[in-house]
Amino acid sequence: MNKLTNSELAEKLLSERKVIVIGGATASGKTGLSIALSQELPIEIVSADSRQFYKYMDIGTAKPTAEERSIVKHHFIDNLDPREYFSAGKYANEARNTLNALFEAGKIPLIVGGSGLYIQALCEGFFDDGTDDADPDKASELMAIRNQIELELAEKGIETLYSELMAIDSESAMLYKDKNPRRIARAIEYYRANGIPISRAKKQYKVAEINYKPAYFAIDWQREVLYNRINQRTLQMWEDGLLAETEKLLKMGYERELNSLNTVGYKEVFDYIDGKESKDRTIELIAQHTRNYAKRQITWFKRIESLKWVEYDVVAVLSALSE
RNA sequence: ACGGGUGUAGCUCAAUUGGUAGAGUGACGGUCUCCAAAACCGUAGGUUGCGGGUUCGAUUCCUGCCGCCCGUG
Repeated sequence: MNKLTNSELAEKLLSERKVIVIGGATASGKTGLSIALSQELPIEIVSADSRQFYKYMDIGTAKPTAEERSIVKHHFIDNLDPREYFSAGKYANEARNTLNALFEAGKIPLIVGGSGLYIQALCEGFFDDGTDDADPDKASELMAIRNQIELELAEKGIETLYSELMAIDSESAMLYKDKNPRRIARAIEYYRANGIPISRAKKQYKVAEINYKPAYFAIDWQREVLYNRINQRTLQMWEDGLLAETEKLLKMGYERELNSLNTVGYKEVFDYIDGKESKDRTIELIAQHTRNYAKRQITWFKRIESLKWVEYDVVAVLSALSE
């Protein structure tokens, strides 16, 4: 096989409008690998991590350090206030502009993150029904509907909501046989906001045009090794001041109920602050919940056909890209 | 050492008057097109500490041993 030089490879990737994606489990070394890659190719990093968007949440989300961020330009880190509403769709719309700008500047976008849905939204696209999610009026209307449904759920229970969904959108109802309240609420919410079943919208509307091609990678570890890394990192987080960071967030007035703070690490520390759990137990729980999360991430990425599981090794990624 | 208690799934516990064991949690697997580090669903784990006895049948009753806990020495 004839290997390409890095500059040849870069040229090829740019002309093909390839975006490199590094997904996979938390603590698998995505940050390290992406920075190593940036030493080889003209890259800028586009984060796809639904919690690293938020300011002030540094230790708990294992954000790249300031030093790491000074090596390569990172997008979509610290771009949100913890109170701001965000979603996979909004992310995709915004990040898409970033990708285009990067290509124009001759940079290869490197998407790095563990939020599978966000990566999917960006790289595969959601159906586009034409609503402008940047419109604040639309947003507050949606929130009102969502709150209303949440209320109904609390009062009437999931069975009632499920029957309602069955009546307005049986196709979605069949899809959510597990009666996941979130999914059911979302389907009902879509119907109330737009007047058509979401299952129909999915078919009726095309995805926004995507003029780039993802090359998916994820870092593969034996489960036991990954779990050790997670346990280790959890310990490190605590030593690095996770408690102080959490207290600071509360002092700044951010409520625990915020979606941004419904996050492994912070949740458990809240209980510690309340005296519900000991320090050791808190660390144990964070590690455990992180392991559970990692498992869900792996499940998600497994279903991406074209994804290559690679070792923590830049050369492996480069040679895979050269093919 | 003596008295009392206890020993059931990896962990915490449950099992009506004796009818060959359940739940939570964890583990494992999965779902999910816009709250996704979220929210859900499923599966597998137990010769009920060990031995003996009573009984058609014992986690449940009797007994010996072992371990643990509490109290008294």
